[in-house]
Amino acid sequence: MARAATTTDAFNAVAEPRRREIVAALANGQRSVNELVTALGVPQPLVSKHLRVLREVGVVTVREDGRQRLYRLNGTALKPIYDWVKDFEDLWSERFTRMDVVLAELKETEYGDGSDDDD
Amino acid sequence: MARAATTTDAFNAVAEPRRREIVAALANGQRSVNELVTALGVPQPLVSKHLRVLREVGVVTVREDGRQRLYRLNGTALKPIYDWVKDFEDLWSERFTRMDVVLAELKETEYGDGSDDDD
DNA sequence: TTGACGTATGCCCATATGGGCATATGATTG
DNA sequence: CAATCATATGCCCATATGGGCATACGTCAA
Repeated sequence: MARAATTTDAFNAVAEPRRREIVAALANGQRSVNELVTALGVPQPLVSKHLRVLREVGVVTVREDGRQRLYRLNGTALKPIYDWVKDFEDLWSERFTRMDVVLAELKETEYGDGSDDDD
Repeated sequence: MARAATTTDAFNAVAEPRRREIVAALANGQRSVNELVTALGVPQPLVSKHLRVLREVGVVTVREDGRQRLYRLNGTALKPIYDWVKDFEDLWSERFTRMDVVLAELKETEYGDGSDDDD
């Protein structure tokens, strides 16, 4: 097997920096492809391709408007990412600068992994 | 150019489901490679390879302990992901079920994109 | 109808992936 | 020292990527 397709899920789609830029650019409201091209300073075909990926994973939606295509952000599709990473929030929260280590050690012990444990 | 290396940043590293599992498994405290192998039910070499990627992007750290390698989660490395996705939290917040559309439309107008705008 | 505009596709390439497998390396025990 | 355990690497392959480029397609204006 090779690497999972970028269109597999939001995680993969958004791993690409340029696509994150597009998402950010759409945060202020819908934009046409050309507006995105200008905003990102990237060749139009490339923008279209990135938009296709984002579309396929549901991160953006399109609306046809004459010869334009207006892309809009569908934030909901990003929620799985948020939900996943949110669970680790404590790990960088300031209140846990030292406390977390202690707690982690405790949990480990409770968890009962054979390897004995100190730090 | 091809796809960015998985070791480019946390975004890419964590795009792989198996690596997300590893991260989750480490949330309860450090684990040896073998413990992870058992927990994930994946061949050891594969686990080691995934750990390497996570290590290279700083998501995990290792501590040598005899012939074992104890891996520990370094949550801080995940913060960039959290920070990025957090900005879109409003988009799926319940309070914005309809309100967001309205606001988005407004912002768009203020923003002054030429394309005229309705829904 | 013809031409210009706005987007999407197709084709090409170099690249690195995830997984399978065998094996190297290092530490420990007998 | 030899055997065993715990991990890491190496090699192989099929796959799809992001980008460059040309061009097809649909819409609108003369």
